[in-house]
Amino acid sequence: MDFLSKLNPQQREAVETVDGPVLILAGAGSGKTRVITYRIAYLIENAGVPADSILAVTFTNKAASEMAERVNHLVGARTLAKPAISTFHSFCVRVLRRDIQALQVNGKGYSKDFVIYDEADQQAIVKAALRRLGVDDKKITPRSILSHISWAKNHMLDPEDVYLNSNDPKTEKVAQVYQIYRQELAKANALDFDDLLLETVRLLKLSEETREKYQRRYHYLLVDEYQDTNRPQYEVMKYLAGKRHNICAVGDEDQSIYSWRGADIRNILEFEQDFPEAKIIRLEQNYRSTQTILEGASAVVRNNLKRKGKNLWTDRQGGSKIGYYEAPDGENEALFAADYISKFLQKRAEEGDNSKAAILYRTNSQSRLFEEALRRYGLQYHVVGGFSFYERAEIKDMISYLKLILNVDDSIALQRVINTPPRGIGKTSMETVERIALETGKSLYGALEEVIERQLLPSRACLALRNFRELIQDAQAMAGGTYADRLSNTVNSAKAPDKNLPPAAIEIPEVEVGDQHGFGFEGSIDFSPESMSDDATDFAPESLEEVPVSDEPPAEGEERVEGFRAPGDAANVGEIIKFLLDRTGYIKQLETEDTPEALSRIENLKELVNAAMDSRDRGEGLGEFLDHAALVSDTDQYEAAQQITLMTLHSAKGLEFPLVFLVGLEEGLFPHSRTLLAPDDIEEERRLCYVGMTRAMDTLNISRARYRRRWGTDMPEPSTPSRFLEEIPPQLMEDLGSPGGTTRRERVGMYDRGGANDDYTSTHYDYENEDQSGGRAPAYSKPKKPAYVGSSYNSIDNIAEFFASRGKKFTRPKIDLPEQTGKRGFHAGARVVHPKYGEGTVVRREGDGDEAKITVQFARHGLKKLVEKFAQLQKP
DNA sequence: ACCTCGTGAGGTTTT
DNA sequence: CTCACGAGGT
Repeated sequence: MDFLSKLNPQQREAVETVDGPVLILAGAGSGKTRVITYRIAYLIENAGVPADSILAVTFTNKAASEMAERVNHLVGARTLAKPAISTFHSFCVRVLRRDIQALQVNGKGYSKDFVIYDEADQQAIVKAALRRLGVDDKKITPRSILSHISWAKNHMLDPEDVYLNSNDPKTEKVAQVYQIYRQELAKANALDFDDLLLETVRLLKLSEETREKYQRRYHYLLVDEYQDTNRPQYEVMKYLAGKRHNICAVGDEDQSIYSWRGADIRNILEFEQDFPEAKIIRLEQNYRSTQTILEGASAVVRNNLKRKGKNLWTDRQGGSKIGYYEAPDGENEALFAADYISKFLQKRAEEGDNSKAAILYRTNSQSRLFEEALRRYGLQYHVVGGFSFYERAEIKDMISYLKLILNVDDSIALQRVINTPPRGIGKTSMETVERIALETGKSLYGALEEVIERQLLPSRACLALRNFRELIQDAQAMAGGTYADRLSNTVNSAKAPDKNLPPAAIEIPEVEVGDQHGFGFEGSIDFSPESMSDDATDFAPESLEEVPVSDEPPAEGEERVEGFRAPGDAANVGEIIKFLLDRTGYIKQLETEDTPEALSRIENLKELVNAAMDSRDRGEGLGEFLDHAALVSDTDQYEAAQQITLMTLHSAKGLEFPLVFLVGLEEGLFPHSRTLLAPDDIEEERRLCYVGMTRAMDTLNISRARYRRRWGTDMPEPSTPSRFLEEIPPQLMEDLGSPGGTTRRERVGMYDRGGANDDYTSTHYDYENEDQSGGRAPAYSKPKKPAYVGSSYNSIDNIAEFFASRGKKFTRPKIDLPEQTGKRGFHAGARVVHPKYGEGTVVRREGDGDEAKITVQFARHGLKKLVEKFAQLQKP
């Protein structure tokens, strides 16, 4: 087979060792992914292994889909069956969706249509539990409880175990909360992320039949990022490996960065114990980085005591030195990176190279400064992580509706949507429902029905509850294809018969392994704005006060009104979402708001419908759509096509970039303050540093801010250089210049002009005023004022370059900068229009730039003080 | 019941 | 600075 020639001897051995356990210790950049994909291809092509008896697990959907793509490329169309390439979590979900009922005892226990609870759901449960126990959540944070619970779970401890082993009141409380937590999840037929793995382990352990089924199915197993697997993941693989032991694990001890999530380094050690015949293969040639970078990274990680050690080498001799920049503050650090990247990419582009760069930081909150700086340079960038699509409120709302439709017992989902948008079910009503739920042991939905039956609330409130139930039942009927029946049968029926309907759309189709696509929205931008709003508003307008089903859809419904289909046809998820958006008045409410914020929410909801349609096209049902939504991760957002990517060091694992900026190397930030006391934690931070450094192919720059502000308005605090900086041999480093003596005033004036906005002409001046009047120049700007320092970043040369380079290739604003021109800069006397308050006259203006506040006399609403940046003021 | 505003507290990393 | 929560007003 020709592709074997592209491998070095060790890689080749790793690919060709087909049978028996193999542990591949793969250093950074040693061609790990190549080995895995080639190995899969080799199994299929050369070893005659049926493709669908291969299971490969990775950590992110992105990695899985990339791997699948590459395998597909190698094996091509020669095989119809596909190997199963999946994340641990999605694999487990598939197993559970199929076989979880095998864990039921006397018909009690989880059923196939369980829902997945994310972190926010978990927190909600814990908060409710704390309230119930009368604990003030000031003393014990839900977060810490959750991590404790997670820890206990991953060590296979029950609430009872925790309670019995507890020595302090806090742990006792944890045990109590854990107990309630588990009950609530069971009641809701919900599993959290840990449960997905743990229940799978339990299933494989307890049900011989199930275990053997999967052992028959998968004969060859591969585990990527093995150093980051936790105990349950390890057990899953061990059970699947069965007696055959055809398991291949690939990992790198130096890149183990998830111990806080339960990753257990023992997995690597015990691999040799559990599989004594294991073959160990080391991949030590690095194909990614220059020697300088590799040496620097190795020097850092060498300070770790707990490691076996290895010798990575590269034949990319030399290379430019590791750049170091010490910025006066965080803003400057960011501007330096932006400036450097701008020039770097420009230079590469002139050489005909479409190069890429990454800014890597320890915490997500660091991204902001870099985003601002890159915007000023008109550079397009992409941020991975932070707020994901599925964490937006409007998306979570719709998802919660869908979860409720699939599983009415999902009380967290119910709580979220029962009054969103407001439909007259307030706090007092819900208190009654919750009380009933507690008394009867039912879920909130069950209690809600009870309240309706027994008329436990004033008739008005009962009606509101009934309308809500109708809504859910109608949507269920749509999903199940029984909506038409409902129309004819249940118009006047108080108790709808179909609350536990087994709708066709909810039935989970055959597990379809191998279809691991990321949840991409990028491919679905062709959703025209009209089509959505038209469809949404095409539904007959229904008041919440009316019995909803009294509005019959037109007979030729499915033609004109998407969402109503022929009787018996189940609606797809997109149609259900549209139905919900309209019927709940969700869209209408946003339209009424008519703020840019609301508009973007509507856009997001359209994207959700798109996603649902894509999902339908993949042949998925409601359950699978929700699984996807629950299991997409931040790192899945990474788009290799982007020129500039910002992300955390954790997210960067597995990626590579010609230029890497490793920023914020300050004690307390990186290494993070939470790790400073425990040596083990520091070692993990060091590995993180190693991971970050080894992402760089050609150029690695490291920076630090001498003063950094912790939050907002506080005075910037001096920082201590990260210990990792001192661990890099000085001869490998080069100072990129530190503008030590520059004052804040100069920098601000200098860069603000980059704002490219005529209204900014006054900015510089105003900042000077501020400095003079306030007299509180930041502590670090000791005015020792050398106007410019040789080749430093703030030198005149660079300023000239900075302006000269503007307007060229990489400085054109490809990104949508907030439209500022013409809207901003209202002065006293100017007439303005506010989206909410209407017309008014500016009375006064304070401050400038982003911080400008203006006072406006509105005709109808009187005097208002507004932050100009956010006020959305327009000229009349 | 719901909205708005003020206060206080708070920041790792994420499947 | 940004979220969550409680007090007040409509």
